[in-house]
Amino acid sequence: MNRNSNHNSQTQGRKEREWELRRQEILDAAQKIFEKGGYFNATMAQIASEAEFGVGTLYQFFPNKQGLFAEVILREVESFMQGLRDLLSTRSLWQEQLKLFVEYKLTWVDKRPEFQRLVMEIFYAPIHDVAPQIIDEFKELHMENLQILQDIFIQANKDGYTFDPDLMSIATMGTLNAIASDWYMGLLKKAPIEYISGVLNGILGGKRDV
Amino acid sequence: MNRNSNHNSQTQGRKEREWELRRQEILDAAQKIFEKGGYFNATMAQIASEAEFGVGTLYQFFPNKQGLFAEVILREVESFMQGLRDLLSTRSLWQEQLKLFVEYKLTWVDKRPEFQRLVMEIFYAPIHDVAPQIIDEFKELHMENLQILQDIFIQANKDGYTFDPDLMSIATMGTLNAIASDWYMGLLKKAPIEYISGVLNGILGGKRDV
Amino acid sequence: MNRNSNHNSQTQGRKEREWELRRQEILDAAQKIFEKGGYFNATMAQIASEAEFGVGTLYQFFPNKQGLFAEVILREVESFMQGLRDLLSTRSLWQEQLKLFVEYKLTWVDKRPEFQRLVMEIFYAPIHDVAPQIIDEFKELHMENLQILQDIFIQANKDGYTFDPDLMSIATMGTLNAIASDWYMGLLKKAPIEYISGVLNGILGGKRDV
Amino acid sequence: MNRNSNHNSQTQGRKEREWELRRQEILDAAQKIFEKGGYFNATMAQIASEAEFGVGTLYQFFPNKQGLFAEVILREVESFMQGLRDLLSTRSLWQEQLKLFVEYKLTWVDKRPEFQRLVMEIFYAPIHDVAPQIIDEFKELHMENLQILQDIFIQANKDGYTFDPDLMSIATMGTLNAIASDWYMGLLKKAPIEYISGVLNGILGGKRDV
DNA sequence: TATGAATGAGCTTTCATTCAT
DNA sequence: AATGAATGAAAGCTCATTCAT
Repeated sequence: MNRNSNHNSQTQGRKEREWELRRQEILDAAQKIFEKGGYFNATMAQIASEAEFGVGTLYQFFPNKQGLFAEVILREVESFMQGLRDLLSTRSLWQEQLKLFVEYKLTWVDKRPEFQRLVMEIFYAPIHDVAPQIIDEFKELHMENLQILQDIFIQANKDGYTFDPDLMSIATMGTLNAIASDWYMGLLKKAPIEYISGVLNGILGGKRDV
Repeated sequence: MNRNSNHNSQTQGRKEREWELRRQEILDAAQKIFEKGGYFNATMAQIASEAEFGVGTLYQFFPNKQGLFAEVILREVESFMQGLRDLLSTRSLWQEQLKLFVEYKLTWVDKRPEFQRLVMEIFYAPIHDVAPQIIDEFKELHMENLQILQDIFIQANKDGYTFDPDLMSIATMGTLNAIASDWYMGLLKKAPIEYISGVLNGILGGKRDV
Repeated sequence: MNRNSNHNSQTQGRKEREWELRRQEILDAAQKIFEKGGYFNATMAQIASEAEFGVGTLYQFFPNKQGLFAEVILREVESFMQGLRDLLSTRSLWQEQLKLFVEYKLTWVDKRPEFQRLVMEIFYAPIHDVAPQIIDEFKELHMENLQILQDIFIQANKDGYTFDPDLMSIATMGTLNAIASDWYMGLLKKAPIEYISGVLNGILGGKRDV
Repeated sequence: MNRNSNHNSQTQGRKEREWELRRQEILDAAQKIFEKGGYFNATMAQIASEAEFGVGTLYQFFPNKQGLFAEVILREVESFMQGLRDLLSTRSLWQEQLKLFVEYKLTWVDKRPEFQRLVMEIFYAPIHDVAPQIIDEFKELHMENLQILQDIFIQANKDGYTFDPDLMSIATMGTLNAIASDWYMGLLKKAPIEYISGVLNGILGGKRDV
């Protein structure tokens, strides 16, 4: 799950568990600070203070500020993705999967409005230039989202729909992200979750090839 | 209207024209640097060097780094909006307007792939906090986009379509922005302009209420 | 009179007179700005703007900021001294001269409360280090003050007083300057001119050697 | 009372004592640099170099240049005042107190000739504008001086003298400060301490109302 | 002669990172 | 292992001075 935890939790000793605990405390603190003002306005001292550790301690767990930021982002994105994977694996009908996908994403946006901002920060240069592995990993996860949607639309076409899976996956993600952005900007008339049925209708309404 | 529109050389002296020229040179240089590494990684020294001016000169034309950034963003966004307004005013049928809108946006994305990143940078906290007038002005322009699309979908409904104009304006913008983002990230299979007909079909296909 | 004016005003042409006029305008403007915030907070641009000249023009009349400041100070101090000399030359009795001295100084303080501050600024380092000629000239004028007072007290001793001229000249100047400082600081209960008789009484009262 | 008086090493840990030590080292270095060229010519880099610390370290102990300057001034002034208070509290006769006051001030001037300049710098505009608490605190201490002298002269009047306490306090301070200034400027024939008896004679000589 | 646009050295201040304890 | 004092490079911005017009 976590890239730095031992895979076999049976063999973890107290030491390892405490270490992982402190690591997560730091990540929690860092996420809070990063969400407040973005990467550049966060300082290691603020994060250390929030985490109730010394500044030096942060560097025992993470190589530098960028590495800490990367872990925060990826932990959140992976948490989102894992929840999505778990959810979709419970259903096999594409209609149900599409509904769950839209519900899950918009519920997440509702609960974690800063998430969108945090994710958008990835496209910034310093992370671009100096920590390309983050952007790569993020791209992969973004593509996983698109692939899930494409598979759904491919299934739909087997039921007589005529979606362009490539375009529709982009359009669906784009629509959901636009709802998130506009919500974050305060431009939305309704809460994100109230758009669920509208989005589904918009996708499915009258699209069947008969 | 447009703050850069005093191009009436009839009433401008040589001084004014040269002043405006230098101002645009600085804005060009700043845009280049800002696009490369984002607001925070850009330094005034880099911009000055790129513009082939001394650092002090930048401060003769702009009050500070933020002000310069704001002008860069707004110049670009307003240029986009003005082109859009001019274009749409030539047609009155909603179908034609929608087609022009999608074409215009995707053509722009094709020509200026950095534009999306530049615009996304606005949502960052520091600019948020310290220069709220930028974010306000940007919001207004974003809402103008949405309003144009809503008007188009309202017209469409008079022709028997059953669009939800609110949702469809968000979805259309979101889809176009997603194409822009994915293009910028290198995740797109085709160039943005190749998605034009797909997007239009996706919106219009089978949506008529009959 | 003015160190930069031709001595023979008969031979001054229009050019010379206009030049001197502009010079004084700049000095007036500079004095106003220097008095407002001191030497370091004044900028050449402010002074130029106040004088309604271009910045470059300032450098046609004065070598640099320090030189301009020096001229401002010395013009004021010399004006003070010249007025004092003229005034004292009208009387020969030491009692009258002492009275005039005290009156003159305190009236000046009343009219030009910033004068004290301006003069104190001389002791600052930049002028100290880089323009020692100013401090020297100022010292000379300060010593002229002390000498005038010493002469008065020497005369007084011939009338039976037992002043220590050296100490009394310092004490008298110090008292008058203290009134000026405290007035400038807003710590004085009465206006400077209301201290005139008190100061004279304090010096003369019961001092006669009988 | 005195902000630097936490010298009770009983209750202080090693950390606290070392912290206070470094703080004083920085203040010493800053005082040296400020005395040399005044507030504006001093740079934080010079002070850091003199203190043998990095520049950043200065900002761990003081909020900014102005704060550092304020502490330097107030440390010195309060040290002067505390010594004065302690000294005067040992005697109750006004004659003795006046003698001690004059001696103390002139001895201080002798030992710390830069002190006067440092104090005069307070009256400068920038410090005036931006750090008004310094000027306020300084005014209070100056007024404490004047009050001490006024009390002395009020006592004297009970013994038959006819001093104007208000004026005499100003005159006495002014005289002592004038000795300090002239000494600093190199205009004095004798060392400050050699003026002690002269000043006392000047004040008391023949002043009794009989 | 008068100008003011252009300059760039130099300032204060911040903060990620290190390392002695 | 945990600390946080110390660091110093690097940033934004100012302004006295110059010089082409």
